Amino acid sequence: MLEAFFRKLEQRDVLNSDERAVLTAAFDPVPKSYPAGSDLVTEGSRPSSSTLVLSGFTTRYRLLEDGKRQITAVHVPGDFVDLPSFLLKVMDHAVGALSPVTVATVPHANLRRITEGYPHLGRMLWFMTLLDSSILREWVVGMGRRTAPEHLAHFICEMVVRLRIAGLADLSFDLPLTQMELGDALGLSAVHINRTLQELRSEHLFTWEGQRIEVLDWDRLKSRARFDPLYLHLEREPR
Amino acid sequence: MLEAFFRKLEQRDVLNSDERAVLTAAFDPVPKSYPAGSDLVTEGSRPSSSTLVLSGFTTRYRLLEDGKRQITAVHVPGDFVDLPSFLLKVMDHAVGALSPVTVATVPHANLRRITEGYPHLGRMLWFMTLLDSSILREWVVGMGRRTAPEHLAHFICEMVVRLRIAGLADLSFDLPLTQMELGDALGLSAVHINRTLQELRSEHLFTWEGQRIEVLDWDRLKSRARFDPLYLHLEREPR
DNA sequence: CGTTATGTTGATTCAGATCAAGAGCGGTGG
DNA sequence: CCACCGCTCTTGATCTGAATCAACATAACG
Repeated sequence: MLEAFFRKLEQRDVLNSDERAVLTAAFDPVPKSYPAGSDLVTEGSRPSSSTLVLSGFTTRYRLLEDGKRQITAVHVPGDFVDLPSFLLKVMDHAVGALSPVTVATVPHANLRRITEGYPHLGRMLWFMTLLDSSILREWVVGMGRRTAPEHLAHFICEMVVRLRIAGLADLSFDLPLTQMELGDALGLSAVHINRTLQELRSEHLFTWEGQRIEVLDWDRLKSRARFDPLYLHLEREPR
Repeated sequence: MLEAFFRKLEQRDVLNSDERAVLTAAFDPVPKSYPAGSDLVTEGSRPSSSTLVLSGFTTRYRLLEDGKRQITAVHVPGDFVDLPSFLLKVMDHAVGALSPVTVATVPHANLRRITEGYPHLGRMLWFMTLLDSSILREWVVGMGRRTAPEHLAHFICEMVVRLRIAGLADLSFDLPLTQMELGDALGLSAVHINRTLQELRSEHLFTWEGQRIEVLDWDRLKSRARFDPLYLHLEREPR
């Protein structure tokens, strides 16, 4: 059930079997499911447990008064969607399902017990939230200082690497994002996403049909995006 | 020495005198100073201690190959500049001094001991990093979906609140950022910052002379920015 | 005091938004 | 089973916010 999560942890640090057992036991035994488009967590709520994605894709987003939306994260299997709520108490953004998803929940009380009895695990959970902010920083760089094609190419590079860690992609993978959602993530209009996508496709960097992406030339895609995976902190995998 | 830091913590949670003592003891006894413009931490380095701002302003930034710069955070007294390096190991960005600064350092080994012996303190440190990412999320929203004047006004609102917590501002305060640096923070050009600043000044929302800002109409500034401080998680202070 | 950073202004260009309309398609209910 | 409705994708035309380029003023500074 937690394979993708363990893969993600083990990409960065050693996890002994005791710790695996403690983590596994901390989760509620029965997974939950949500349909595409539904909200797992709403802005302003005060969750009493945190949620880990087992399958499917979710997104953090904020809605502005004028109806505009900004997506601040896309989560894949193995990612926590709302670990911050363990300490931040009130959700300052919502989390929605981009596809049908199944998730596992951990009561905050159990997380607290982990930080008290298993400091190393506590640090690993802390690490997961730091990784999220590292990714967020890279998004800021993309929004502020990269052109639309670079930014979009960068996003795809990131998804390739993250999905590879989750064991879900090599150079071909499903990405259940509409062009509108992609625009909301990259801070661009859907129309411009459409044209930028065409530009990159015409450079034969990847194909994107339906929800399926196939990377045709990983090296050229990386250099088009000026992608440097340092910020993903894959310590145990040589760059 | 650590007043601003304690104020920041106590804005969100209770800290007993034991914990205060433990924290104080964890820091190296003698503060360091850096001149404006110098780097406290460089990209690619592996710090063995983390740094807390005592006085002055610092910034996280990334330099791109083409010379563009993106600032991803501005830190004020009481903020950690590189707490993530405790767990992320390799710095994926640099930290520079925006003004002359004094800082206190904590060896990572001491932080580790805190997470092992004082889980509540460990969670408070974790909390600090979550607050950083919450702020970062708001920056993403600003860059993606707010207009330049809104974004800039929002930034000023944020600084007012954060400096107030640090005990350094009411509605008048120093902000040692050049227009170029502001541009690098908001993802705009210096020229456009200049014009946007003039626009907001002409609305009599604030004055900005030299490095001194004075907010003239806090309510109108907030509504101009559509500023909602929820993301700053001032749990113990009623909104 | 020259010298270098910073702020200001104007002219021009350009990336990306907005507006509008049609095409494909997938689901739903009569 | 098919007509219809609502998304999503696509395309073209136009507009605009912000970048860029260039010059100069002013302030800070060794």
